[in-house]
Amino acid sequence: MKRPPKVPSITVSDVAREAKVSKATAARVLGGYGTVSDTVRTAVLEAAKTLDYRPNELARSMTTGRSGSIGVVVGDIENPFFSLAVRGISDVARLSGINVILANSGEEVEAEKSAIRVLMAKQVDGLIVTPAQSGDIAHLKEIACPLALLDRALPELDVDTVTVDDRTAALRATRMLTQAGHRRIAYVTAAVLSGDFRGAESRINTSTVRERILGFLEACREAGIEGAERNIHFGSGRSQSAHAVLLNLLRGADRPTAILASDSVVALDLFKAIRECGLGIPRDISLITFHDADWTSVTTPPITVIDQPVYALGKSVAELLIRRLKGDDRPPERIVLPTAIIERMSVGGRPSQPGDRS
Amino acid sequence: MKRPPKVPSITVSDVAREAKVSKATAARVLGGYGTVSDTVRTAVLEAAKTLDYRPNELARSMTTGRSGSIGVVVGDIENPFFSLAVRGISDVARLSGINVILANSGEEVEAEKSAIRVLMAKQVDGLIVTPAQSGDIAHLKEIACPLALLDRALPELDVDTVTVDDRTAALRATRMLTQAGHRRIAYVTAAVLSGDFRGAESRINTSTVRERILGFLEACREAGIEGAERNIHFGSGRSQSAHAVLLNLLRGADRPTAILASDSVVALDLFKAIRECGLGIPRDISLITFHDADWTSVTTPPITVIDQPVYALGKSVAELLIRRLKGDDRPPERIVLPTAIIERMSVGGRPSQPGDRS
DNA sequence: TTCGACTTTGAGACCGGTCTCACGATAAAA
DNA sequence: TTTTATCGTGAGACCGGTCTCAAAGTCGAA
Repeated sequence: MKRPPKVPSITVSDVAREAKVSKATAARVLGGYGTVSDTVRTAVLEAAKTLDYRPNELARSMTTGRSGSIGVVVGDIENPFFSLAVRGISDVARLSGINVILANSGEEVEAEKSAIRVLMAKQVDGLIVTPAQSGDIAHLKEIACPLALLDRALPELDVDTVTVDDRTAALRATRMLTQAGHRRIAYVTAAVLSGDFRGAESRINTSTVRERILGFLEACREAGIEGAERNIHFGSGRSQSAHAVLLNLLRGADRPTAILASDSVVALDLFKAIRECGLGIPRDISLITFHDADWTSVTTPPITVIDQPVYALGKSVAELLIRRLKGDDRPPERIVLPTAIIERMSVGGRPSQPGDRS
Repeated sequence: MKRPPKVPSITVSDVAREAKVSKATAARVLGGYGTVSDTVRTAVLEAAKTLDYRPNELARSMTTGRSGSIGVVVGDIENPFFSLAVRGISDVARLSGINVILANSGEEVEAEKSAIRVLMAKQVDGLIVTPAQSGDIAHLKEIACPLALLDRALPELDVDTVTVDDRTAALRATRMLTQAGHRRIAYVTAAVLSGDFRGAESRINTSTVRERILGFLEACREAGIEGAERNIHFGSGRSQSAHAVLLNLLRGADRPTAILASDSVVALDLFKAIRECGLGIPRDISLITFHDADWTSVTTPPITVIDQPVYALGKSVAELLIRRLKGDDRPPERIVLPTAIIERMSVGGRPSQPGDRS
């Protein structure tokens, strides 16, 4: 690396010289601290203008220790859920004059770790993270700056957290399906779980995933459905193999008659897969998904969804975090936002099937 | 502002003391420059590990002048077009160890200006911008670091630019509509234009918008359609009033029989408006939109789209910019990526109408 | 007129790194 | 063995701000 061309930028000293005052005084005016007489102030301001002075935030941050930016690590900005949440965050941040450094983890812990390391090195004042995996959270515990969790709580991590009422949402949605007569209901999520499930709720310590599963299972139990655990499908992320798995699920002899999808990306994939299999919604399969993504209302049939207050989710974490940055030292808050089900046309009664023994 | 609690972090000096070498030597090891003997190196590394030393990127940036991050200013992250492009950018950036500071302009010049100012102050090494308005670009000319333009070219700004072949795309799409027999074709865009249009192509100097309109008009001219300029509708952004305008357009006596939408957000809005008016696609109205958003393939009917290589768009600008950061000083490049039309089911023949004089 | 209190200013240390320069030691060349 | 080159290291300046401290100046009250 050769010495950078480094356009010598205008510094406080330059302005000071131009205004014929000391560096300290110029800095006081430019930095907006301390007391300065009006005459000097205008002189400095004048000089700054003619020289086109622009403060170097980096240098400022160095001494103050505050960088004026927060880091946000999300799973996948492409997922409309996250883009909307991020907008909520950045809207709030802008109001406080804070800016947002965005990092994508791609839902991979290693990428998440690395992103956090980089952001910390950049001296972000605070961090908002959507933890990719719940098992591996040592790196989150080590974080030295204020941390807030978005959408996914971690019981072991006592920090500000904003989630939605996942359990109730899943419970209600599943109940809607059981009440329509469905017995073979699948829950499909992009989350990954190492190893087999088999009632290992305890091993899932990402709240979002666990709570939803708990709600799902509770509704199944209510309806007297046994072995519902077997119908929970992990790892349906954005990949071809995941799509193949879905097709497989739909083509099996004992395919589900109703599906609850964990997010709109998975749901869209499911929607396409259902079509590919020549199945009809809700004739052959009923579908409910988390997240009222824009497309869900324009399909035929439109999809019944669990409407999460996504923008508010982002807005709230950002507010919580920023409050914390301002010195608030109340104990961490865990905000749970309510959800609502928007009924559309994708839920029907249980279709009669070859497998039926009526 | 009281003195920040400022957890005294471990610095090179601390490590140096622990390893019993000079600060300069410790810095050489930790910073990975200069020459150090192996014995000393391991000793320093050891010390760094026991002390859990973490470099302060800010301080590093201060002296090197390089911050290792680039700023990205987009119109609206919520628009899937931009989220995808941003992913392209950040994927490339990560490979180079550069991180991305994201800012939303909300398509407003003032917000854009302010975002750029902040990012510059943060000493970003480079900037990728999707200029919100073409009229007001003085702030872009003043940018002191490498700048690259995404999706929208500005003729007056001779910098690296990556766009798509908007004119041909619009031409082909419009031609598809004229060849289906349509004569009243509207072009609906979220872009805003101050004042009236009336053949003022020259006043539009955002390439994307201008080129598309030029393509649109050319196709109309080919088909002998006169006064096509009157069917260009600006300002259909994400707002209620915009939706009302659309409804108005669709309910007018001489409503268009075919529409070309400038992006998927506008198109979705149009799709909903068309439904609200009780009109059918393609029976009453044909629709083509820019951007192959995921939902366009699952509607009934699925929408014919102009498929833009959005991820590649982001990837390319990022590559161009990073190359420039590495010292490349070739003249600015203007890359134009090709588009393709994906024909689906939203284009039909011209419906017979009361207004017809056959 | 003198003194204390307050305001305004300048000098210079400091933040945590990078980097230049000079010096002593060791190795290679004469 | 002496000279020259090379290597490893330490001292300290520097980046562009902030901030402490003390000196100088201003003012009203005693």
